[in-house]
Amino acid sequence: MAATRMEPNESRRQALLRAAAEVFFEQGYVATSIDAIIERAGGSKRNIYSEFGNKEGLFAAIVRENSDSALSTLDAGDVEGLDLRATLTVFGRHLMEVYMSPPVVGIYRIAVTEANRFPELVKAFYEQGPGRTTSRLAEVLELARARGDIRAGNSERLAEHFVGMIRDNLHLQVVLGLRPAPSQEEVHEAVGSAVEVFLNGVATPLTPPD
Amino acid sequence: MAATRMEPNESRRQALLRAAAEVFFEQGYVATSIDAIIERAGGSKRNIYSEFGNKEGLFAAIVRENSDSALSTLDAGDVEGLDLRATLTVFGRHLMEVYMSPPVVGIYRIAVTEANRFPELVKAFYEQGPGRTTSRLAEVLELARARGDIRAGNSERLAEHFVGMIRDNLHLQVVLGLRPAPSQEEVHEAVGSAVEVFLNGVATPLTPPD
DNA sequence: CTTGACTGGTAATGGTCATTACCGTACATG
DNA sequence: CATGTACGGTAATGACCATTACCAGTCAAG
Repeated sequence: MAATRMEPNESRRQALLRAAAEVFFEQGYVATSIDAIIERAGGSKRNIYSEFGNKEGLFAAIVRENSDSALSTLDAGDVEGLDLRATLTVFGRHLMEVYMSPPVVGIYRIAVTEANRFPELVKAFYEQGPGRTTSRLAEVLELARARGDIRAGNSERLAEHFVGMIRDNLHLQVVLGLRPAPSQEEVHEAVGSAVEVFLNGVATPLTPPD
Repeated sequence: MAATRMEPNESRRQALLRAAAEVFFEQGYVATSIDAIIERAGGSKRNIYSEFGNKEGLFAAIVRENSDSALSTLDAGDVEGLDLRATLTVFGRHLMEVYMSPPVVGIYRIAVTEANRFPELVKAFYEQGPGRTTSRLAEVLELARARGDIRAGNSERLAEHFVGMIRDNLHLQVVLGLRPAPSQEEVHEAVGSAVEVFLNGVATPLTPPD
């Protein structure tokens, strides 16, 4: 029915990972059956067991892959030479789009659920994803502070505030399946508003403190 | 072993709900077995089936109970007569403490996971919890705007920004089991910083816009 | 004491699932 | 053409689980 033979294994592996990710993200770890994955990927269960060992190994491969591919930080080059407002806007839009994308929503859901079952994986997800992103933003804010664009403060904490505004109720609603991912216009609106509040919030005061 | 007889049923019902909530929140819906619940609650499976019908009914009862008891909004009286800074501080601390509390973390986890399986329940959770809280804050901001304390803007969206800052990476880390709930001091620090940024962010400008 | 509503304990039923085992086939190289 | 390797399909094995059934004790009213 499907292609009868493929390259040694890399593309089959990818097909398995893609199909498995879909099912895991939809149903959760426990409710996902190997049969359901095979139904989507084609082939036979032996593929999964010879490539990933068992269900847990397959799951781990998915989490690792999606953690760093989808949640990677913005490249330094992307914000090179931009002022703080533009940097935050680019950063915020990118972040919101990533957080709302189906694979990241899927990973996010399953990380929250399986925190007890797979603590190591969840730690890796956080550090490579949200943690790294926030640190990256903190560096940007640190530079801005050094230039005098914003007033002194704990850059790490300020970065968390900004990231929190990006991952607000809109994100929660998407994660809960209560509404679809926002359009590009909605993203621009929400991020614009957040940038505005944040910039004013951290700006150097017009009047010196008493 | 346990008490041999109790009042008609109310306290037994509560005991079942409490034990079931623990297991559901730890293991997730699918992985929770009725036997595991009975092991914690004592008694026999017949109790559960005669009181809640089936596993789904028990789960629904838990979600409903915890959605409105734990995530209820702040009473209007609690912020009566306070200025905006104090109001936001009280509001923010209360919100963060609630969001970090074990039952709400549990409900949050399971809502995220079971969004596909129980859409109605999840909708009710959101509306009674985060949704209502945010609307309540939006009303507060609307009043402040009318008094000229803050500049014009979409109050609903501003409220989302604030709530987002309260539910930032700290919350995510707790939900993911990567760190324990923050101490009261940590809550005060984080909320204080968020209030500061937010207040400056939405303040009426010292210089009129050009 | 008798009866009945309720409860605990335990087993039966029917279903699902992870994991492994088998069987036959297609392909690639010799 | 011969043969080994990897594959698809399907079934076997052993475990777990929701739900129901069955049995026996306990309490309270008559």
